[in-house]
Formats: sequence, structure tokens, C-alpha cells
Amino acid sequence: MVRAPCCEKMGLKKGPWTAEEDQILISYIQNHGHGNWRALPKLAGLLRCGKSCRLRWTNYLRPDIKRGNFTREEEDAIINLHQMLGNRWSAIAAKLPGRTDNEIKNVWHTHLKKRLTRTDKETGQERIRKTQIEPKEEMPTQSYSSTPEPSSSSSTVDNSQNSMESFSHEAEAQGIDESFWTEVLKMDSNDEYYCNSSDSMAMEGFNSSDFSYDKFWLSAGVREEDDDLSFWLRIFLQAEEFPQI
DNA sequence: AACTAGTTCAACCGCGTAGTT
DNA sequence: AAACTACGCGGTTGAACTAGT
Repeated sequence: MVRAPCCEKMGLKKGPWTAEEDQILISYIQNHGHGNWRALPKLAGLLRCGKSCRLRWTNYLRPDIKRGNFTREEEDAIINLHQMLGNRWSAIAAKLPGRTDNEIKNVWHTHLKKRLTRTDKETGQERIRKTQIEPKEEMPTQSYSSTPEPSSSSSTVDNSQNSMESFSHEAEAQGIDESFWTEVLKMDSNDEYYCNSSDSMAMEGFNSSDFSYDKFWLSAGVREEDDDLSFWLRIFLQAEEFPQI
């Protein structure tokens, strides 16, 4: 398949965006929307390629982006989601309103991976000590991670990992196997449908103007009092009931 | 104060894929 | 069915910043 060159090179600017460029992009999208990213820079009068505009908008300028440090809850959520979904940053971002895939990817590589490695070392020692004291047969843990990073996904033993381990057993007990993931991943690819389509919002009793993630989660049966474990289990169970589109 | 090493994060690149002609 | 276009995603890069010596 022949691929169109991304930036038509000649005359197109690269590198950091200036405040003026940001302003042009924002006001253009506010007035006209972004129907066609490729045509947008020309129409808006920007010397950038469409890809660059889209990236700038989705990662930085979008009004619904939450700036600032990640909370501990967000970080834990990322860790849990990463264990379930691997490096599918956009899928992870879809579960964290206001955060972009790029941002999450950066946080993962700069903070969370290190944090996991640290706790891994600590708890690894702990585990060795434990098995020496009580050499009982260990329950085999079923790994659902699709991540190609065995170091972070297979050996982490912090709290979230413990949650995930027991969660795996519960999931197993519920009769959830690999085929479940096929469904979850299918669902993920429909995230846009759930989150962006005004038609579907209307169908579900939402309209896009008053859409909120709280309502969305609520409609999915997620409760505020859920702890990590029951939260994910609920998501699992609800996923099976989601309509296939 | 000057230099170096390490860290962070915005932006780029290339690929896969869905949609269109 | 094949060719093409456009978009979105994940991996990577490099400039800016910070901390340590």
C-alpha cells in the first residue's frame, strides 16, 4: 500500500508550537471544528501538517484536558489498566478523563515503571522470605497482560498486583478466559462510539452536552464505593453485557 | 559559577487500518 | 479487488530543565 508522505516537507514548520500558532488553531477549531485534519492547516493558515495540528490539539489544546500532576488514584489506575491492557495507551487514556495517551505514556515511562521496579525489588525480597518460612504451593497466577514487557508485567508484587492476582482468580472462577479479552478489546475500539457519538448518547439517554464520565461509569454499574478489586471485577462483568455494535 | 548527568515531556516518525474511490 | 487517503496509535527523539559535583 502506498503511503502518502506525512508532512509535505517544503515550507512546513516543525518543532515546538508558538503561542500564536496555538491561538490560530484554537480559534479555527472553535469556529469550524476539525472535519479534515489534512486540510485544516491550509484553511486555518498554519504552516504545519495536519498530523502536527491534530497532535497539538489532542495532546495539549483541547479544552477538556486536565493539566497538572497525576493523583495517586490516577497512577494506580494506570498501573492496573496497564496490567490489563498492556501498552495500549489510548485505551488506558479512554478510562482516565482529561488525560491523553501521550501524557499517560510519559508518566508510565518516567514514574510508574520505576515505582514498580522499586516495589518489585522490595516485595520480591519479601516474597523470598515468605516462601522460605511457609513453602506452601503457590496458586498459579493467570496472566492476562498483552504487554511485551515481561519485567514490569510479570513480576510486580505491590498492592495493585496483589489485587490483580486475586482478581485473576475471581475472574477465573467467573469463567472468564482469553476470549473475554477479545471482547474487551473489541469494546475498546468502540470507545469512541460510546464517548463521542451524539446518536449513541441519545440512545442511552445522554446528550453530548451534558455527558459526564461519572454518569457513564454509573450507567455501567460502577459504584463510588468500589475498591480496586471490585471496581475491576464489576467492569469485567458489565463488559459481558455490553451490546456489540 | 561551570560543567555533567539525569529526567521530563512535547513533538515527530512510521506503521496499521478503516474508509473511500 | 485494488489503489489510495486519512486518521489514530505506539515508539522514539531531542530540547529544556533540574540536580549533583
